Amino acid sequence: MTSVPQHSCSNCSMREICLPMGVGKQDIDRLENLVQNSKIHHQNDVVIRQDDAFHTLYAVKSGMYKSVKLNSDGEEYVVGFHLPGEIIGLDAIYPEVYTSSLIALTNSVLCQLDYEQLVTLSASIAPLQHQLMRLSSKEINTTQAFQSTQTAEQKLASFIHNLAIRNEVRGFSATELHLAMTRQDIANHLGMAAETVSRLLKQFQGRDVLDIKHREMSILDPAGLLLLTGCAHS
Amino acid sequence: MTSVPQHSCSNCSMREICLPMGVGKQDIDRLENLVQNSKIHHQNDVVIRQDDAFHTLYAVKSGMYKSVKLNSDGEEYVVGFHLPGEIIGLDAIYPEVYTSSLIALTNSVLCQLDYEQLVTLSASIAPLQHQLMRLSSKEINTTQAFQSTQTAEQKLASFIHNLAIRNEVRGFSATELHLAMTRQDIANHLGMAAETVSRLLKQFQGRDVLDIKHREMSILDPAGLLLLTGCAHS
DNA sequence: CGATCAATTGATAGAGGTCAAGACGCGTGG
DNA sequence: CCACGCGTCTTGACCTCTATCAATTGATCG
Repeated sequence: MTSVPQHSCSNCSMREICLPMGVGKQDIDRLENLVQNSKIHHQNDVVIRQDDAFHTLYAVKSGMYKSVKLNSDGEEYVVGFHLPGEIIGLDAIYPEVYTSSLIALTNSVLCQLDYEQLVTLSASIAPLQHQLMRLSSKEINTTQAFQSTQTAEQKLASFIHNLAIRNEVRGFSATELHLAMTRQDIANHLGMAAETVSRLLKQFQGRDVLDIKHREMSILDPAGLLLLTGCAHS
Repeated sequence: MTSVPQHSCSNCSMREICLPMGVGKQDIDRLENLVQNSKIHHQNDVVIRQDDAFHTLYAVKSGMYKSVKLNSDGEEYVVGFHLPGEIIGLDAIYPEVYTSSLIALTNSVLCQLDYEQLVTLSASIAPLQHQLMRLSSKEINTTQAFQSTQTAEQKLASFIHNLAIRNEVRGFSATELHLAMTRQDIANHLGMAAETVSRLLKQFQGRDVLDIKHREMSILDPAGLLLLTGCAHS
């Protein structure tokens, strides 16, 4: 893990979906001053440890991270995966400790923001305050989106579709995905066995919905994939 | 559904867990002015319709509500249940429409807050701003708490335990619960069949963990219930 | 006091978990 | 450049949990 000089929000390709969204030119430098040195991580680096005191929010600049929660039995649960432009740590505000550990899935970069400073600043920059609330709200939605009596097939299809959409929003391909996580991570996240993920992916290939080689996925039939999800997602 | 004169936050028994938490005496009347007429609902009243434009947040004053999401196939999913002091609608900020319908499970009362006014006010009352973020953060936690490979038994035990804790925090009994919702609602919320809920409740009774008559539940062995959850919850 | 909805109980079947073995890919070092 | 070893992924066989279907009982309300 290495610290590098401050990056600027104004030059960041994620500024339109990240915290600066809606913040005017005259205010964006006040936000930039708040962004501390970015940190470069390598695969499997542990960035946040669960139960550590919360002081800073993180924004993904590049790469991919996963959040992992350990329960009292030592079993772990993969809460989710984080793409560029996403804010990490909003769930830690209430308990004042991080509720999960954060691990880099590939070479990645994070921006750091002191939470107290950010809240203080947002009181005088209305668009920043709104964006903070919007991002929190979005987080509530994404976490409550799944659940219900879905089959394993629907869950996995929804997961892939969701990844594709998030990729597209970020200006990446909506059909060519690199899976930085293991099958086991996906399975755990969706609450199923890794074997089931493997079998279903093979099945999706057989129906020409997608093509997978190792960690590289091509979505051949986006409409077919949407059908497999069982319902339209946002 | 009836409108009644404004209720005051300062006299409300939920002020220490609801929005006013931490707000000083001199500021609390500014918050009260923002609270519009409370609304009284009866069982099965539909308060919010999914996809309606979002403008106001709600706070439960008394009773119980459920949030229900309809997907494109017409299947419904019970997102959650709302107790006094809880804020409803935070998930609607980002999409700017309500993402689920809100239905009263019993005779209940709601406070209404205009979201734009609340945000504006919070910019000049730091404790209010903090509480808004805290409540959003809490919501993220509760929605992401479940999931993972839990058995039906663990899920149901966790649900009951969670209800008991929330009851206790509100100054109600931690062992005597009134279930305002149907078994089907519980089952749907937990992603299982109503028959499974029925069978498990009977099983919990057989092990003397709890006692149920109709909708009235007594938790006889809180420690035993916690064991059934499979892990310690907050 | 029937009518209706909620809850229980039993029987059956299937989705998916678990266990076990093997294949594949990748990095390391000889 | 190839061989080895480790971790990931795949594939198969089996079995369990829980959904589903169906029938009955119980509660609530006009």
